[in-house]
Amino acid sequence: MPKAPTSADVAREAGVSQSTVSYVMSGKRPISEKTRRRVAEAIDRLTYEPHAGARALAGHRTSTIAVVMPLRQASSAERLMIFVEEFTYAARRRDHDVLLVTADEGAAGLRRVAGRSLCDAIVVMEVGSHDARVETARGLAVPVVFVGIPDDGEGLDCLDFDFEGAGEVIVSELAGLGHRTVDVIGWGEDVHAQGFNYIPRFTAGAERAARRSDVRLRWHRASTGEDVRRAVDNARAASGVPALAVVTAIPETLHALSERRLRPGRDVDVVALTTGFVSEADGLTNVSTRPRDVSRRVMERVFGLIDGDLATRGGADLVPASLTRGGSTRSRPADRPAGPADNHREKEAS
Amino acid sequence: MPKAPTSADVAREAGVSQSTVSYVMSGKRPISEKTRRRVAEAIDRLTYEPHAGARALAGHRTSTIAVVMPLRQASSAERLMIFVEEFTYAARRRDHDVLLVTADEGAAGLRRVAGRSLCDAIVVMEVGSHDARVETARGLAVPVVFVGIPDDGEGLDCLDFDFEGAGEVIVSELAGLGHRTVDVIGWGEDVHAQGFNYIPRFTAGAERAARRSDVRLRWHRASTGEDVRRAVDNARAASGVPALAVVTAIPETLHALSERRLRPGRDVDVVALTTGFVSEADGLTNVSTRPRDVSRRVMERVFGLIDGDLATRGGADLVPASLTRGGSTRSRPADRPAGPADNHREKEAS
DNA sequence: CCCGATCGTCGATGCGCATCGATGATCCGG
DNA sequence: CCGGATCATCGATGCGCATCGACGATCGGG
Repeated sequence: MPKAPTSADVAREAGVSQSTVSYVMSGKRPISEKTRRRVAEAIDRLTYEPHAGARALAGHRTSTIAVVMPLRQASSAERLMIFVEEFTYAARRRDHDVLLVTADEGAAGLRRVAGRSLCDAIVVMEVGSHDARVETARGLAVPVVFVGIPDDGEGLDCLDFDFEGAGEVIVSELAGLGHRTVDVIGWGEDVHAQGFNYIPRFTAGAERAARRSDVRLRWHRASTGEDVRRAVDNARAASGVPALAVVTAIPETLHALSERRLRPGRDVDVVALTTGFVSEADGLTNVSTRPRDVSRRVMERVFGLIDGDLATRGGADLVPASLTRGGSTRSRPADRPAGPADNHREKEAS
Repeated sequence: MPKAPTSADVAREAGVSQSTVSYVMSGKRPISEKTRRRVAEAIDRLTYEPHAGARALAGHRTSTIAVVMPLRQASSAERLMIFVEEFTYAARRRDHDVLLVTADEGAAGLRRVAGRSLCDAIVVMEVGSHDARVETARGLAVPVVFVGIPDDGEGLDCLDFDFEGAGEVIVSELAGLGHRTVDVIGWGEDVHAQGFNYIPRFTAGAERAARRSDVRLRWHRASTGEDVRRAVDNARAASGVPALAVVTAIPETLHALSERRLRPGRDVDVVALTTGFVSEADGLTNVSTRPRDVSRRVMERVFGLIDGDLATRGGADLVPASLTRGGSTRSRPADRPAGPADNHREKEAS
């Protein structure tokens, strides 16, 4: 195992001083073309890579973004993977890396990675409505971006999909189809127990739309396939075509409907809240939570803060909810009395 | 934003020298109980955390494990999350962190994180049968553990679930139920295209068992629900009770069977290769790929290498495949002519 | 009661890099 | 043809920590 070359080795190889090598790499001082080339060649020849620790020590930046993730109790593994993926790629585009931190380190985890100078910024996913990490973040030396809108997040950098708008759009759509009762297949008790902030936000939006449209909502908390089946049976008990707002367990719900010979878009109206994977492909009428858009904007915010763009700092930011019509709802009586399925038209949240 | 305290600050606060603080933290030299307490209190009072970069620079260790993950084309997001979860917890238990690296950086990614001294070890997931990273790993200054068994991995640290054994066990089980033809719902073309090493290994095991038991295998590469349906129809075309080895798309397969009113364990025998999530709960007869066991052993290996346990180094290591009988296969004629369902008995791979 | 052996602590040094001030070289306008 | 400005480069310094050698204090055996 040969010792890794240092910038001093490169300097010797190129016949310049170590500081010149440093300036070639950072571009923070003008360097003649000739010197630049010589240094670049030396770097190649030695396959030099700068020592990250030394860089962090001398340069006061780590080129690392810490991401705090709820690994044990993910509401959706696929959704989480999309976030991780987008975060990592965005980081790499700026020559940064991603450090993984588990949510169960809690506030102490934030203090640790910040205190040890392990990162230049922290992203906290799945923040709760009342979250100890919010307060901790205020006192940290590195910027923190929250995915989610905590109740006491005044002045913090928060960013999320507009779950409240999604609740409104979904219920409004079903109301517009003439339904007076909507059954919501909602997050299970286990997810509720986590206190995720998006649940009350979605609920508030849905309830507001329900009041406005004089619709009754029936909430079902579904964790297992059994829960889903029960909820579906419950929805079917009422007379007429049932209306389902499916917020979780989409495959299970479709399965339950299929078992009962209920065809979405004919015998039942289904609008889903999707993570951007499953159901758009299946042509469901749905509102996507747009994980890619959210994560992209999170990283824009992160690098804005790192770069010190003061314009970037503070406040909550929402990615708007929009509905995509698919085959799981009947044509809207008002819109087009007897037209073909009008896929993929979008309707923004109010 | 107050400047972060350094070990020198702690030393001053405690009335000792900086080096004493360092020895208190590392325990590498005897320290009197009195001094230790004074220093510990000073650390608390200042909420001191050591600077990771400085530590890496002076101590030649980073307390970081790099994990290379195939984010874009995960065969299963859930399976991947389990690995990430186990890796992270194992790392934290040893006061290490996890750095995420995307697989599409390829061999260059390994060189980067090793060259920059970003980590003490690298874990590479989903290694291919012929993988450029294998050769690269040999020249690296940090140990690399591969999850998967590449063809040219001689002497490298490889570790994986025994997919070959799984292929054998699954086919043998179905053969033992009297089947002469087995339909395999296998990984889709997209997964094949990645060249993952586990596919040929599983295939080899299945084929060997098929030859031994004089069974004919029909392979179906299923990416979409449509592919699955076609495969199921194909399996049904033959006379008698069909036999299905389901290696991917388990929910889709179950759905397709349900649509066709084929009840697993009665009208069709189903044995699944599961990722440890879905199907055990559903009581399928299955072989689990044991992601938790695999990742645990990976991290044992990683820290063995970091600690310099020479006993740990080199060679491939397989987590054995075992079958768990569930309700998706009929009782075995030879075993018990007319007994109750014999759940949860295990059968090891040969 | 003295001497060698721990034991506990300190000061000095260097890890590899970024950055600052300084210096020599080159340029241009008057 | 000279002086100030610009350009390219160098040397020195310090970031915060781990580690090594040194040294005073304390202890036990003779």
